[in-house]
Amino acid sequence: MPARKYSRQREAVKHFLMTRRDHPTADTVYSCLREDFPNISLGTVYRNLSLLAELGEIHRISTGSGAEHFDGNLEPHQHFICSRCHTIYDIRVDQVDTLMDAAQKASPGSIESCHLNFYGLCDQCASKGFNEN
Amino acid sequence: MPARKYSRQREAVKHFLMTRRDHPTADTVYSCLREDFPNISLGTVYRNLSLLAELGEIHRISTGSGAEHFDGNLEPHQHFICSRCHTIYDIRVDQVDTLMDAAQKASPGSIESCHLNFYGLCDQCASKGFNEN
DNA sequence: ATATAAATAAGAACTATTACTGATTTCGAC
DNA sequence: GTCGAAATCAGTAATAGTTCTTATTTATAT
Repeated sequence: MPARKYSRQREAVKHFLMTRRDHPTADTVYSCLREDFPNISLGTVYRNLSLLAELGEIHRISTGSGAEHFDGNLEPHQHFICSRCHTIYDIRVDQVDTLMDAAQKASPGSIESCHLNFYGLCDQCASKGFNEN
Repeated sequence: MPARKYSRQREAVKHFLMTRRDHPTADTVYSCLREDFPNISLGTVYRNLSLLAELGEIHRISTGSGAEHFDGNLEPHQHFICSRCHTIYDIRVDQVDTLMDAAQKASPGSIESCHLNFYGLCDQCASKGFNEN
């Protein structure tokens, strides 16, 4: 892997994600950073998001609909994703370590990490009278 | 929701997924079905995959890299995804019901389902001497 | 057998992401 | 400080995956 060099753009991407409690997409990161870096390019944002995710300095969240989301919160936590409005909420369940130990026994490889997403209707959507589907 | 009409293409998509133990992408489904349906269209495959997934007759697997995968196996199970070769393996951990109960308490909505993906190096890739990254 | 609503094939359009190119920045050695 | 190599950048072109549109076909009710 190539030697890593400081870049203020990468720093900004990371800093931006760490100050957010929502879970922005690459495009949101791009639009917001443009205010401080009027000519940062979308490619730069994507490259650094992938890089940071590989280094484990941020997390990538695949919701199963549309674009990827990113998360600068490294505290162990999980996500609840509303099937109607697609908002991502943080939730915390405690048994994940035990879970990974159990999974390791049944696994065809060495487990390094685990992504745990819960799906359902969020209270907001439920109160608007939406049903599942 | 619209009244549903029988279609042999949809039947074929579903049947195909039920006979596979791997986790094909839309494109794989398309290529394979073309042997029996020389002019089925890719749009039809996508539409029916989404439809079947919404109806809960198949599952959609988001790996976080590239295309979505689909799974006709409705038995409760989880997935191990190799970070190097991206192969998806089935694994089975038992505590998932307890997990969902626990998550429900911390959740901003009603949890209907949960996707649990484990990531790491599969044995094949590990034996080829690859390290993480 | 006919009507009609739903599903299809084919391909254009669109969105999210990656790859390429030549210019700029970082950073260690002098 | 300045030189040079390597990393990074902005800008843009290209690609992958998916959805949409239109004319046509098919399934089902009458």
